[in-house]
Amino acid sequence: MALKVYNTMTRQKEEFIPHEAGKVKMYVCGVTPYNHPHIGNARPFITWDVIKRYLEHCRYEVFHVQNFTDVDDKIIKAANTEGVTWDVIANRYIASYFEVMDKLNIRRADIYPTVSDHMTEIINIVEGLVAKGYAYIVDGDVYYSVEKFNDYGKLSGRDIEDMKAGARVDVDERKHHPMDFALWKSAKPGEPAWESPWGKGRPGWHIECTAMSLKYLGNSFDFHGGGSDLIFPHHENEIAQSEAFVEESQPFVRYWLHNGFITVNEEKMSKSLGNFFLVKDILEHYSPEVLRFFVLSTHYRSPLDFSDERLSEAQRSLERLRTAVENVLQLEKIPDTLNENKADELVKVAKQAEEDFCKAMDDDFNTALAISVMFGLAKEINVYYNGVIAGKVQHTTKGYTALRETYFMMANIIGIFVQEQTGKVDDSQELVEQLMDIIIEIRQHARQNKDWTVADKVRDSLGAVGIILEDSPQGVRWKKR
RNA sequence: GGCGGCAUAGCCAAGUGGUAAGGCAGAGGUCUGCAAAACCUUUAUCCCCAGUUCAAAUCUGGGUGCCGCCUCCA
Repeated sequence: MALKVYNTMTRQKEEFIPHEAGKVKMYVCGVTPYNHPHIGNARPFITWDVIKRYLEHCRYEVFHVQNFTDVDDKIIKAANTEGVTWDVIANRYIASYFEVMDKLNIRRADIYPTVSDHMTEIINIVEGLVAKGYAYIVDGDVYYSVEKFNDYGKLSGRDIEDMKAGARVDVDERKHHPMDFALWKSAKPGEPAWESPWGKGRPGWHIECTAMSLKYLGNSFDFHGGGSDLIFPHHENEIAQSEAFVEESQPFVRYWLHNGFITVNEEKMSKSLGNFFLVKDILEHYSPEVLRFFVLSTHYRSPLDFSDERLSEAQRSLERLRTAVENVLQLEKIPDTLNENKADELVKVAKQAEEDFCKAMDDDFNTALAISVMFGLAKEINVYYNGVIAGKVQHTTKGYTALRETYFMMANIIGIFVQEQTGKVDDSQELVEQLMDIIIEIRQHARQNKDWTVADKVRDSLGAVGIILEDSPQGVRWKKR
């Protein structure tokens, strides 16, 4: 079964064939660091993190580049408001970006290039575009001439003439065409500026991604991703710049992947609308795992409506999957009966689940379907666990190992249950666990004496602070709500 | 106005020709000191109309509603 991806360029699913066998080169549009990340920002990075994990599971060697647009109007504005330099703002929110994304278990890209570190490359490309006749200079500004690039509009399905008629922006009379865009902007007072052949200034919005992707990934690479609002004009312009500059027959990017938006009350969540939720605020109420799971429970191209109800639903769903993790870990302690038939049966179940999971992921990274396969395997694990505990089913190490490894393989691609697998806890967690052991032991004495009043009081009181006790023949389990 | 997308149970959500996955919530049951968890059972003909087909949630045409992009935006 081959991996298929939905390519925005062709508007259909295509079989994925890497530029270079066994390797995947991907560029994910990063953030402009002028505020803490909101959950709309988080969606593409969670999505691409899973894509990368899956590609690696499929034994691809992945090289992942993600930029920070650290020279930008919004950053300059924020800096002026606070009376600090632009780099203070950029560095602060880059740090915030990493803090939040690390919590969400998003693995780091191989490189995070910034605009400010790539002025030379950017200027070289702008110069090249001018020399090749794709760009023109007006009063220290450099504009890209969209009419010079034959394929302009191919990604977003737009026609230059239509856009001329429907242009909603105030038309700058100095531009040859209303859709021409700035490659280089001349410096205005109070703005950071860099030396260039056209005088002091700074890059336009789109050129940095061209410069940095070409530099790190070559003239034609596999994936370029980001939110669907970037299709036009950002990615359209990137194509125009890059393909005009490189002048090769092969495409700048082989597969364009765009994620849908997170909405609030069915409306797009965005900084400009002001209806956004910061990830760090959400994490005060829900674990990073829940947020991740919530995002992945819908296909990445579909819109995803955000609300407290949806999150708490995701939390309950995730608990169900977690119970299976606990059960499968319990099984490890049980003696092996060496029943070959049972072992073969379980191995078969695990194999089928793996196949189904990969089939779902192969279909344009259908995490929603893949997660449903996890639920199916969780049920198999629970049924097996219950049977073994009740003494009705033969336990086999070989069979249980297949279940466990398959389940954890899935969890690792989705990016959940890290702690359960490593067993790592920090000091405060360890203390809590020790305290819980003491409380549970005392309560068990009460239960043995059939002192239900005390036993129930302990359970109810713990419940009031969000700790749930579960009694079972194998002992007592507890978890945080 | 141009371009694109979506419409599946109370809610969320998979499903591109073969008779509707999964989760949450609800109901009944098993287990339990009681609970919880788990397990079992149970809850839909897929926005409307017309067409193609032996067969359509899935294809075509028409409608209705919603959303996104076209301006900074993940």
